[in-house]
Amino acid sequence: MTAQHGTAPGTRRRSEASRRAILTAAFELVGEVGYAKLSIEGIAARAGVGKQTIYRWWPSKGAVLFDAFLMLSEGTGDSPALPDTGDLEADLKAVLRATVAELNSPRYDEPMRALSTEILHDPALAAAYAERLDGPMKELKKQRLRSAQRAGQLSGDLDLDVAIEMLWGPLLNRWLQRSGPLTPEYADAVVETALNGLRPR
Amino acid sequence: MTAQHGTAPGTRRRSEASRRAILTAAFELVGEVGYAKLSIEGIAARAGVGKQTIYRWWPSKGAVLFDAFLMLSEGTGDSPALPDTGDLEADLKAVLRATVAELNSPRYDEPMRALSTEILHDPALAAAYAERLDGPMKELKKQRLRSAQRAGQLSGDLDLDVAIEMLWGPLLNRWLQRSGPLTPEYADAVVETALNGLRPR
DNA sequence: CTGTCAAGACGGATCGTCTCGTCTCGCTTC
DNA sequence: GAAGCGAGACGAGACGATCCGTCTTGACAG
Repeated sequence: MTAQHGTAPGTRRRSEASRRAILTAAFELVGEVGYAKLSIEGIAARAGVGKQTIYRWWPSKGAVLFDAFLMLSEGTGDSPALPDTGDLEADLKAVLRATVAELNSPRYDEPMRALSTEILHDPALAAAYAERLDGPMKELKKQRLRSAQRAGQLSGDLDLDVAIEMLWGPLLNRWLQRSGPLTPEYADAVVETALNGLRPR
Repeated sequence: MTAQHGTAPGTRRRSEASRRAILTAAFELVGEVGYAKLSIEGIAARAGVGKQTIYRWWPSKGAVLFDAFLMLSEGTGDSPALPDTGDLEADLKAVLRATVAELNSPRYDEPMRALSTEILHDPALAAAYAERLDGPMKELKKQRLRSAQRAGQLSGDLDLDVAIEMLWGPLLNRWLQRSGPLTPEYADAVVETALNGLRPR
């Protein structure tokens, strides 16, 4: 699992209980003490586990955090598709507002900031993130945009990757840098501006 | 200086030589050993300075890094305004391509990632960044966009903050997450897509 | 004489490695 | 299929190293 981490030795005898305890402990701890004070020793203690059990299965603190998110996202069963009511603007606003709500949620704020930090400094982890966590979600977004494209609501020669990053990039950035209030109204403004473009119509 | 850091005690006797040595050492060191291995002890040793001299004037590693950037940006004399040839699309492409080049530059990559990390976890530092480093640059961008607005090249009721984040957000995000190649062509695509909007015209 | 400086000692925290003795699993043997 | 065996993961924690942030020293400058 975890792309390249977490399954090195003979996996047969691995304790699933310890694995889960470590991942939950990591997620909870980072939310409580913050990224700076998150230590492997702390995770091991909280999980009731020897340090070696962590070092045996994960190459870095970031990899543990990553797997913790992976476990969570598998728990919530990966919503099969984005809403498609035919009203692209309304659907996009709903989804971006949900993103805003998640980014603002105290439960996820610190853990996501911690994971972002690790991704920021570890290209291998960034690749794993792109493949396992961001990738599937991005595919859902593309599906919705393709559907809109078929309905003639989006420009036919649109690069969907660019479109997605133009919609979500501003939110992510405002969250990361705290460069302004991250509100549902902001999400709406981004959707409207992106759809209509900066030029007068 | 530095908004709230760096000038606490009686500033009169402060050694400018030590200050500069510390900031240059910090910037160079983080580029060499990476953010994870950047230590105050290392900075002090490289700068030929006592640790206390750092702890006396800066509250955190992030504040040192921030001041290092501040020193650099003051060195390059804050370009007075963005190009304004009348061709908005060309001007924006030129500026975004310059941003791409800077983000891709090996000299700045690690230091900027380190500063981003500190900003990510320190709201006070984020505020200082917004005020002292990002703010002035953002004002220049707004000036250029206002000029275009007057020329009727941009929608009159445009929220310029949203516009700016829609242009730069995708670049920043792709750099942070390494979610794709950060090329001049990508910058061009962002500009074109943002100006025209996602809808067919 | 007061405050900054370079240098570095200090206790505490965490790192990553290692060594224990225990426990669990899967295979063999009867 | 029950009993025994061996490999490997397990919890626990000792270990030297590094870095933290504070504190002390003596030199020096205003």
